[in-house]
Amino acid sequence: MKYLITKDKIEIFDKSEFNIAHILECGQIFTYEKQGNSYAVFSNDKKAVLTEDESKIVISTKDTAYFENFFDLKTDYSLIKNTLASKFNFLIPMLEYGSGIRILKQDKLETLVGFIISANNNIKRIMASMQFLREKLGKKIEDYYAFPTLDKLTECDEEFFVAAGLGYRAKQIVKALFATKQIDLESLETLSTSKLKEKLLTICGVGSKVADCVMLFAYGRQDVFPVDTWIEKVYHECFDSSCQNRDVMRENLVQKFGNLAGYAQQYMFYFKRTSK
DNA sequence: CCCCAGGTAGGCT
DNA sequence: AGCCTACATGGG
Repeated sequence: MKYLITKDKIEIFDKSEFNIAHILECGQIFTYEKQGNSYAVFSNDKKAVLTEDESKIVISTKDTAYFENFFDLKTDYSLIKNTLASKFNFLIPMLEYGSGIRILKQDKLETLVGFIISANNNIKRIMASMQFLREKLGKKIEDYYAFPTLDKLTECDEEFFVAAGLGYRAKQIVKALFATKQIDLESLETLSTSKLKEKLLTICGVGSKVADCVMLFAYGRQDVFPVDTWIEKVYHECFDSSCQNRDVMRENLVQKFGNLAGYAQQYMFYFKRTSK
């Protein structure tokens, strides 16, 4: 993909490889705002504004190197899509529907918190809770708030998280944050996928699906396949209408898609959740 | 009133 | 090990 980095912006000239709305609205990130024709994206303490015209996408930010990695600009998505399309014909309409999706490389703590909140919840409410945490606990930077630090988050009690709209997850998040302090999320980067998952599963509020999402969206592991209520619907339509066990579904899907599982999952999820 | 939303923890066999 | 169910909250 052709792009150009200057001091305060990244310009992307291949619009078929980068669709702003698809990337942000495909359910992988809960910390962005649509502002008219542009989108503001927040990651940890950083911000980028995305706009487009006839010929290019522009990512405006002070942290160009960070967002080059964040938006996974060095990965060739046309190659991934071609490989998936040739092996799995049934994916072709979904690959076209979600054209320009890229899997983001997000902040680990922010992703963990977001997906613990996501359990049995809907995306609109998850985004509102994440925004609440930023505004109440985050450092103010120019016209936005950073995501709160782990130290700041662990100062809060259950009651605070209920006010943030977490409902019954408030109790879990207090435990999870305390556990996260002992673990150090950054230090897990070098673990194998299975060891990493094992570690993440020890955190309260983190089950198999949340662990898979954190690994896919924050640790850059593509050999995982998060199975949620939407993927379950696709599975019933495309593979086995009688299977009710998500562990079985996940194992079959990882087996089937291998190291492209994470990409396949995201196209399937986005298609099922938003089309028609 | 019901069911659903990017499920999980805890209790039961 | 596997099944069952309660769980806060807001929207359809």
